[in-house]
Amino acid sequence: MSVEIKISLNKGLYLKEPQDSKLGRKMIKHSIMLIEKFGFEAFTFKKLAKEINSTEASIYRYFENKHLLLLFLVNWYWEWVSYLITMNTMNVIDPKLKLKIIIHSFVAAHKENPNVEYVNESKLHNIVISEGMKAYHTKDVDSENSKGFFKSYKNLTTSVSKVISEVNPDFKYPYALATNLFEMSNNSIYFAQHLPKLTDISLKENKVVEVEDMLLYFTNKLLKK
Amino acid sequence: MSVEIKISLNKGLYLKEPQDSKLGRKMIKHSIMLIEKFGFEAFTFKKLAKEINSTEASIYRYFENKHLLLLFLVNWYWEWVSYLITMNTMNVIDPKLKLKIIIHSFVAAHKENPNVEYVNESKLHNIVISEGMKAYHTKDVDSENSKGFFKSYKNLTTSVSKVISEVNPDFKYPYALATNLFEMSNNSIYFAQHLPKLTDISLKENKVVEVEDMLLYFTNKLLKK
DNA sequence: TTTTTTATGATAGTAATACTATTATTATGA
DNA sequence: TCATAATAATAGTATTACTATCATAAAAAA
Repeated sequence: MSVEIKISLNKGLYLKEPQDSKLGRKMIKHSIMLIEKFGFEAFTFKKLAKEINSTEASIYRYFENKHLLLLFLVNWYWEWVSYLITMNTMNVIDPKLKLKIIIHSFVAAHKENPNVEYVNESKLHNIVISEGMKAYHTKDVDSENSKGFFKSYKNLTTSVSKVISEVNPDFKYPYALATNLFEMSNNSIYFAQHLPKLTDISLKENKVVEVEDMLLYFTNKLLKK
Repeated sequence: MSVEIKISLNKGLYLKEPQDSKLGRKMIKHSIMLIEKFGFEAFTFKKLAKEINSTEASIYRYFENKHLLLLFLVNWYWEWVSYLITMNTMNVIDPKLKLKIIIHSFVAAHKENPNVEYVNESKLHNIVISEGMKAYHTKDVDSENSKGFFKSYKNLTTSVSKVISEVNPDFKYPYALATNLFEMSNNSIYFAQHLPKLTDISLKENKVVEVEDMLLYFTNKLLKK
């Protein structure tokens, strides 16, 4: 008995909606596992096919190529975080508190329910942290952007920027701050894990709490009137 | 008659120092041009070989693979920015002014002299903006980090963090801010060019000036006592 | 200057990747 | 049950990311 949520994404991201079939959901599930484990570069449709006892050809019927699959996953994550924020800030009036909840969602989204059977949110978050930016750092950004492939990210940061403006209507850079909160959140976790000299976060035991505190500190100071 | 600077990098980044031979310098020069033009994914040693009238085999004698070549270029950039900052902040006592110069170096490094014949700094900056993060978002980060392949980046951010601490010794996150200034600078330029909805920067005529103002605004507010 | 060493070029070859195409088989649902 | 759609099985191609070998040219040492 679980809450049923289906996240619907831009139709251009897939050839055939993977969430609507058993095989498609297996593709999502195991691509997340493989990409998280071996990294996006080492990930191939052949390996995924083997993992799910299917064939390359079948996967190509769902996704144009592995880049579009990554975009699909990352979009799913953006939509999911948006959904979480909407749920968790519902009925919350104080914009400062809303922002606090948003920041918590950025660093600890994977701890939240409800969870979808075919998506391991924690692993997906790791993918977003390690590989996420590759989704929009390609020579095709402009054409993909015009097809609306980054709509979910824009919606997410736009809604965050609105809360920022609620907290301080005079703040000149609500969009940049919103985007930066998301990026900095992911970067800080990544750096703490792999390049600790680039951050002040230790990330031993109390993991992401430090990142959360930092983002909160930054935000409060920046939005102070 | 130009100032001769040779940036020396971690020896593990190359098999044979490309800056020491005519052919090697051609590799640097034309890899920058090709990567900037077609993107890192589409870049191959075969194409580079054709471009410089050499062979794949010869390139492989200099660089282990294209990822290491990218790392070489990005390291070169980090070292070069460090060098610029050192030069431009020499004899500057006021830490706030130092930080201002640092921020200017981050957004407008490519406008600076002295320039090296085989490196188009402007194009290299574009590569760092568009592809830079791919240099440290791989499954090999940890092993590459242990070989010192990110030393230049760490040195750069460490020196910036010191200035930050000079401005405000009580600020708790000097490293994170230093790193974030660099990353945000590049991201903002990238977003303004490709995903303008993610930023407040317009980037029409007066280009990077807006980014510079924003980073300065953020920094001042964050470091205010 | 001749010899030796080193750098580069020319060429070939291999395993893996990123696909496309075709045909057979199995579900599903009208 | 028949038709339609989904998947599997298989094969094939161009490109990528290399490695290996040998010839030749250029630079350094003798």
